[in-house]
Parts: sequence; C-alpha cells; structure tokens
Amino acid sequence: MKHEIPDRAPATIADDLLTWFDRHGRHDLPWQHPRTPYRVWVAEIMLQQTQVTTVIDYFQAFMARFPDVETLAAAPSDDVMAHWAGLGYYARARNLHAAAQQVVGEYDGVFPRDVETLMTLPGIGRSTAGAVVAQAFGIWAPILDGNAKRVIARLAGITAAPGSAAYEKPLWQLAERYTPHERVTDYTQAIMDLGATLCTRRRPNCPACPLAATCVACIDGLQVDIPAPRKKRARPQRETTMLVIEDEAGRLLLEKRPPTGIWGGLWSLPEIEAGADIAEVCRERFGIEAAPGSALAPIEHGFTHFLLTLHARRVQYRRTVRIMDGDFAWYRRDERPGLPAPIVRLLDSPQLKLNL
DNA sequence: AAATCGGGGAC
DNA sequence: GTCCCAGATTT
Repeated sequence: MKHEIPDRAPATIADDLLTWFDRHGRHDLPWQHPRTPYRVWVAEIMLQQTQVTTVIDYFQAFMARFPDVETLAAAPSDDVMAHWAGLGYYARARNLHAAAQQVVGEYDGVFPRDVETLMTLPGIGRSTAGAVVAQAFGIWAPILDGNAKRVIARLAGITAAPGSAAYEKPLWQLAERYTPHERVTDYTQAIMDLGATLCTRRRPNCPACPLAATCVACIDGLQVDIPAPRKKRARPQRETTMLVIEDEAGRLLLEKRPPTGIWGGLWSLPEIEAGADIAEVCRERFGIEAAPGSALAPIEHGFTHFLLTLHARRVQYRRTVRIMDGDFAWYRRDERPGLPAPIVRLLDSPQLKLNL
C-alpha cells in the first residue's frame, strides 16, 4: 500500500498560515497567558473532544483551585473529579490527577520536554504530547488534533476514511513536513485556529483562507467530501434505575461510581438493577432500613452512543441498622460533590426541589 | 480496526 | 433532532 503525498511547498504553507494567524488567530485564550507547561497541559486535556467555549470556564475554575502541578498532585481525588463534573470523559480527570502525581514524584515537578517521555504519562497521546512540547517549550513537534487533521486532509486531498491507516499515516507524515522550525508555537496554534474558524467541518470559508490557492479540496470542490463523513449508527436504548434517599437530617445518599464505564469515578445516585428488591438493597448495601416510595418522572438523556432513560425512585428512610463500608456517603444539599449533568437536573427539578 | 467514553455548541 | 469537537485507551 503506497500513499501519494503531494509536496505543497511546506515553507510557503507555514509562512502563509503564520501571516494569517498574526491578524486573525486567537491570541488571548486563558492558557496562553501565562503559557506555562502545567497550564498548557491541563488545557490540552480539557480540550480533548471538548470545544474551546466549553473549556474556558472550567479551565479558570480549575486553575483557581489547582494553580500548579504540586497542588493538583496533592489534592483529593474527589476534589479533582468535582472540578471536572459536567465536562465529560471522566477518565481524563483521573489520568490528569495520576499524571500530576507522576510528574511530581518522578520528575520533581518539572514537565518532560520531549514527546516520547510525555507520552508515558496517562492521558497523553502523540498529539497532546506534541502540543505541550510545541506550545509550552517552543520545541519543534507536530500536532494532529481534529482541526489539523481536517486542514491537512483537505490541503492534500486525502479522501480515505477517518480512522483508517490510509488516512492517519499520511496525515502524520504531512503534519511533520508542514511544521516549521521557526515559530512552532504560533504555527501549532495557527493550524488549529484555521480549522476552528475557517476550515470548519461544514461550509468552510475558503475565500478567506490563506491556503486556498494550493488546497486540493478547494481547487477540486471536495470540501464536503473531506473528511469523509462517518457512517451513522443506530443508538441503542438503555434503561436504569436510581434511588433518591434522604435521611432524617435531610441529607442525600450518594454513591461513587466505579472508575470505568459511564460517569466513571463520579459521585451519583445509587444505581440498582431493574426489578431489584429496594428494601433489600438498602439493607445489604447501605445498612439502612428503608421502604420504596414513589417513582419520579423518568429523565431522558442522550449520550453519543446510546439513549438512556433514568428511572428515579424515592425511598423512605427509616433508620440506620448497621454501619457499612462502601463507596457511599450522605451529602447535604449545600455540599454536593460533582454530579453527572442529568442527576443535577433531576435533583434540581421542581418535583424534588420542594422536599429535598 | 473498532469500541468506549459525554457533554454541549452549532446548525 | 443530528453532527462532531485541541483524543486516548482498550479490545
């Protein structure tokens, strides 16, 4: 299998891109001022599969609470997760925390300056490592995030399906070739900015693009074909049941979810199997005597891969029979940990707000 | 190579 | 409603 890589005069591409970036690029993102390795790294992790506008507020709050890698490494896991609640992809937060502890423990709190070493940290792949190296240290390294992929694929006319080797391999090759040795920090920001603002997935603004003259997709009118659209897949429907239990002091029983799977590592309402004996579960799992109460209106939540119907069931707390060991705890209303968005909606819904 | 993991912005 | 985003990790 051979891939034809057109030579698009790399130096010219970088020059044109940088000239455009100086006028039209994004120069005041929070992680650019100050642009420390720690801030760049946290931003890069947050920006995985999450758009800039969503990340900004989370980033500011995260930096206020965890201003440096030592603070993050020493922080309780629940605190880190709470600051991630609502961002999604919670494995990112657990990896971030573990990586911080690794940087402090193994590298004395100083971030490695090379792609290879950075990639040994959990949650850092080739593109994120490249971004940290280029943006935080100004050292040459290619990046290949979603924006760069789209820009380069169109530029070179790569029509292979995203995810295939025929797509990924040439893109990395071209990413290396285009990345200049001068102004590598600005270049990596520039190619992402171009993808985010001009070379968008739908209706790219080719007339305003500094690379249009040598772009295969633009010249051949292939903008809608590159990148090739993904196959759509039917989203299965799933159901789950959760319990709303408050004790005599009005505190809410929450349970920490297992580290993998949906909402991994996040606190949530206790989940039970459909048809389970609620009183028995309460006794065995939580050591409380309780009776099933009314069912609340089901909550619908759409994930990328499936649709979830959440059946919440009120439970009447009587008394604590036995102190149990487990990943659950009673939380007051005003000290809630980070919770999944649909759970927050449920707890703040009018039907519960009255009594909770 | 394909599946998993999630929330929200944009349309 | 649909699509997809500054992807990494597991299978």
